Parts: sequence; C-alpha cells; structure tokens
Amino acid sequence: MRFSKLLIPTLKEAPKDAVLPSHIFLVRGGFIHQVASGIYDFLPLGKRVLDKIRTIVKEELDSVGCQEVQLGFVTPAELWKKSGRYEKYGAELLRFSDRKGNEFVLGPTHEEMMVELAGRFVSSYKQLPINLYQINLKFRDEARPRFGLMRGREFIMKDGYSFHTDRDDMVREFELMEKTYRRIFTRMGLDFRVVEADSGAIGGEGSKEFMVLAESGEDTIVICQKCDYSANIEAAKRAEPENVPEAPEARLMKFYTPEVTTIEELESFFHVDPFYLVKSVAKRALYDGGRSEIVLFFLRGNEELQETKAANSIGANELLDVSEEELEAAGIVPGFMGPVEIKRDISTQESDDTPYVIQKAGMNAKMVFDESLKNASNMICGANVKDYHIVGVDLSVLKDLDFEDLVQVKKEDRCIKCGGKLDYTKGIEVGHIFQLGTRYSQPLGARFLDKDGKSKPFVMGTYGIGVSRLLAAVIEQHHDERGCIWPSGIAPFEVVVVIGNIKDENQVSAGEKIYEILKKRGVDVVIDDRPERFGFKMKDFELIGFTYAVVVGKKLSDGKVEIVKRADLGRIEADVDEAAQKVADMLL
RNA sequence: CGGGGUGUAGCGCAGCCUGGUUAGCGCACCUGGUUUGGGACCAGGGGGUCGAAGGUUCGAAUCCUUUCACCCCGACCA
Repeated sequence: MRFSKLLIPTLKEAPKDAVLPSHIFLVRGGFIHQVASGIYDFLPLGKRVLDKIRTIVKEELDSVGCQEVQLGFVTPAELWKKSGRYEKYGAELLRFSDRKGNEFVLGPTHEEMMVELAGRFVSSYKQLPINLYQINLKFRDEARPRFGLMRGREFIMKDGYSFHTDRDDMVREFELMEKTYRRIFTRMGLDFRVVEADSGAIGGEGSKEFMVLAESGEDTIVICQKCDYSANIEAAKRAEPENVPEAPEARLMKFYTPEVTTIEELESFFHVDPFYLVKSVAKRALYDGGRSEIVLFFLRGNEELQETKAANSIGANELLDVSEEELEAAGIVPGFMGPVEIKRDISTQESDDTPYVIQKAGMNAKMVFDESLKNASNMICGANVKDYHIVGVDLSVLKDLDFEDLVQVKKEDRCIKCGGKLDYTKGIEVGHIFQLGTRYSQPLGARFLDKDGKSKPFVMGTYGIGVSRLLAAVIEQHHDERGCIWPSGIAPFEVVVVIGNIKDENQVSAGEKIYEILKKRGVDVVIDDRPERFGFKMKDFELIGFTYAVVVGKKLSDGKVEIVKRADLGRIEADVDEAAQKVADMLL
C-alpha cells in the first residue's frame, strides 16, 4: 500500500475530550473517529487492526472446534420477554418498533438468539457438545460512554455459547475456553490476569474475567502478592484476620451516646477498635417486577460493604440509597440503627440489677449479616433508639440470622488461598467466561433428547471477548509519549518504508525496490511516498506505531539504509540490498 | 439520573462580560516558488446557518428564554 493514497488523517493536536493515551493516540493516529457519544467510525488503519485482532480470535477459536456464525443484530423483543431480560436489562437495551409495530431490540448480547438457534437445530445428544460464536456488532445504551473505544455504546464483541448434555462437559469446555483465551491474549502481547468474577446480570454459577493490567482500567482487581489468587473486587474473598484486636469486655446494657452516630465518633467515644462496632448500611433493594424493600446490611465497623455482593446475597437487581424519611417510616432510627433490641429479662426478679437480654430488632426491613459477625461477641451496636447504643452484645444468642459474604476486601487483607497479603490493581476487562447452566435453555425451552430418551435443557456456557475494546487495551499497555507501539501481530502494517526525500530519485527507486521485495515476501508493508519532509514522516511513523520503519535517506549515498524498531526506537544500519531480508527476519 | 463544563472553519482556540461595518488566530487544505534527517519557509487562496429555535433591539456570536449535542465527576455498567 502507498501512504500517499491511504486515508490516514493524523493529527498534531489531540481532541480536547480525549483523556486516555489509547483514546488520544487512536484518534491522533487516524485509526478512529467519533460520530456520536460512544459511537466511532473505524478508518482504514483502525479497520486493519480490528481485522487482525478478529483474525487471531477466530484462528484460536476455530482451532479448538468452535464454529463461527452471525446472528441478526436487530433481534425480536419477544425473545427477550421470554427470558425475562426485556425488563431486567433496563435502559441499556435500545428498543424500537418496525413499520408494522413489531418490537425489536438492538442486541447487547445474544444469549436468547443463540439459545433459540440451538434449540431449533440441535435435537439430539449426538450433536453435542457444540460451541457457536460470532464476532459481531453490539449495542448497549450506556449511561455514560467514555474513554474512546474503551466504553462505547456500539462495539464489536466476540460472543460464544456452548451447549452440553451435562455439567461436567460444560466445565470441561469452560476450562478449554480459559486456555484458549489465554493464548489469544498472549498472542496480542498483553499482560493480563484471569480473575474470579461476579456473574452479574447474565447469571450463572461461575465466571472468570480476563483483565489487562492498566492504570486506566475501570475495574479494581484484588491480587495476592504471594500466590496466583486474583479476583475482581466484586467477587474477592479473603481469609479471616490473623490478629484480632483486644475485645472491650462489657456487660450487656444500654448506653447513652448523644449525637454519636458515625463509626469514627463511636470509636473515639468508646475508645474501642472498630472491629467491635456493628456497622449498619441501609439500602433499598430493587427486585424483578419492580418490587422493592429496605434491607439492612450489618458488618464490622472496620469493613466496607461490597454492593455487588450485597445485591447478590438477597437476589436483588440493584441497591439504592435510602433517605432518612424512608428509614423512619420503616421504624428505623437513622444514626442508631442496629440488629437487636434490648430489654430486661422479666423472667427473673425486676430491679435495677435485673439482667438484660437481646432479641432481633423489630422493624420493617430485611436484615443480612456479614459472615465475620457469626458468633461475634463484645459488640457495640445501635439501639434503634435515638441517642443510645447497646454494649456487650453477643450475636451468637440470636437464632435464624442470615449470614452472607458482604465485605469489600481491603488492601493488606489475607489471601484466602495462601494467607499472603492482598493488594489492589486496576484492570481492563477484555474477556469474560461464564458457566451458565440451564439459566436460558430452561425458560426458553431449548431442549435435546438424551441417551435415555428423556428431554433435557442444554447445559450451557457463554464466553465473551471485547474485540474493539482490545484496540484500546493494547494501546493502554503499549505506548510511549510519541504514540502507539503495536505488537507486530496486530500492527496496521508491520513495516513502513520511509523515503526521506521524495525528490531524490535514488532514494525513491531504492525505497520502491525494498517495498516490492517485502511485499513479495508477504510482509505487511506500506511505503511512505508522500511529498513530506523527513521529520514529518518519522513523527507519523511513531504516532501510528508500525512495528518497523526502513528509512531510505541520507545514508543511501553510502549504500546504507536504517531499520528503526518502534518499540525502543533503536536503529541499525543495513546495506540497501540486504535491508528487506533483514527486516523480514526481524519480524519472525 | 444528580452535580459541573463546553458548543465559533476539518482540529485546537480567541472574540461574548461592556451588542455596532466584510467574525479572527494557529494547525490542516488548495496554487506557485524555495526547501528536504526530526511535524519547514515565502507569497497568494478556499472554507463559517457562530449548535438549534424563539425573543429583546435600529442592529445579536455577544443580552434573555427554551432546547439539543458533547465532555468531566458521581450513580449505573454481560
């Protein structure tokens, strides 16, 4: 290809709304162009990279027996209603009607469509297992698109779905996909982690995310400094703490705590470690069908609530903040919320010395306790009475408490696998694999006949890769202050032949010759034959990030050209006649 | 959805507060010339519904109202 004929609108200045390096360089390098919020055009260079990424994904998947299909981007709303996701998916689902008034959605993901397809054509266990995927456009009407290709509304995703006779076979495929994904991302030169993940709205039993490590990542990942444990913060678990602070021994009683409402205030009021305080977090939980209720989540005072875990613990779709008025209406005292009520044990003699007992607080709200509160004693908690707390609370005396994992793992917590110290890092989610089970096949009635002649729903797995997001993720990891540094497998061109001075006929003919040889050898090469000055062309080379540049310039008078490696800008000299051979070898 | 900001040439911006001829600058673009190892220089040139609608006024990019779009922080996010 000739640079002079290619549409590569490089820019000296970045668009003002670009923040991330990937966004800035993809726009400045003439790869993409924004047409609306979260919607981008791919220009020739961007399209070339996209296709190369696509090819890698396809090659690896096909090599392990997956089959590519392509489903309609516009999908009938009816299927979404059947699976129950029409309502659940919310505003992100773009809905519209055709001229006849039939309802459709733009596919944000294609479980329904693919299950429908498998259900229609796969009827026997003899056809199983089967893994179908597509690399196709998706649309999600994101509340807030940002960061260029990182979080667009329209994007390219590879979504795959596997169908099995039983769980074991599905798990086998799940593990195969993990291996295959590892190969795919390794081929793209990415530094990534496979982490335990929350299954989110898609549902299912187990899931793992593939996270490209990058400061700009939108996800927080918990990683162990000692072993290979890593998890999304939404799913991270930790071991119980090693050292427990000294307990504030106290008799069970009510304590006057005027205006003391926060954990910090309680800490200094009682001079007690927050480990022994009960933190109460009130949320309004939204469920399917618009039902909602107030839920109180209880944790130790030194912990934070992990909202995704909290929502999962009660099967809620979403948690909202609650106003003080709402709390009061439910019989809850803001600032003094607690799980228990205290009263005199009137079974014994009534006097000032009569011992107290506790019982579950009576209020119009669901209660969930974090596991770390199981059998917790010497606790201090709100009394559900204004200006009072209860000290010396032993939760083990209460029956039928609902304990769940609710806490957000902190830095320095101990690893659940090896006890090592945990730390945070940031990641870009580029892949997510799920063990789905019969979550979709069951309600959509996608069944097959098993060996025993019985009709059963498919056991499924689902596997996604953010293909267009990968362009951004690669650049986040591979750039310098001058521009993109594409790994050779996905660079828009592997080599650019730069002619230093287009008016120098010797340079032109030498450059053309090198270009022709490389082309014949099957190297992805472009020749920069533009009537621009040397510096201008080099800046473009660095901005766009071709893997190598062969510079045909001043040194040609000595019969030499230069080969510049984009990654480190290191350059070596080569004889004109050997240059093509040399750079081709370097690419291997 | 809450809070904040910005819309003037392809890109980046000035002008607006304090209304007044043909709306300006840099980059990019076109023509000619000079240049050719790190985003050149000279001369000439093209390109604008000043986001949109309505209003105030003799007169609006500028003031008022409404609206749309885009961006940032947050909420949300298979």
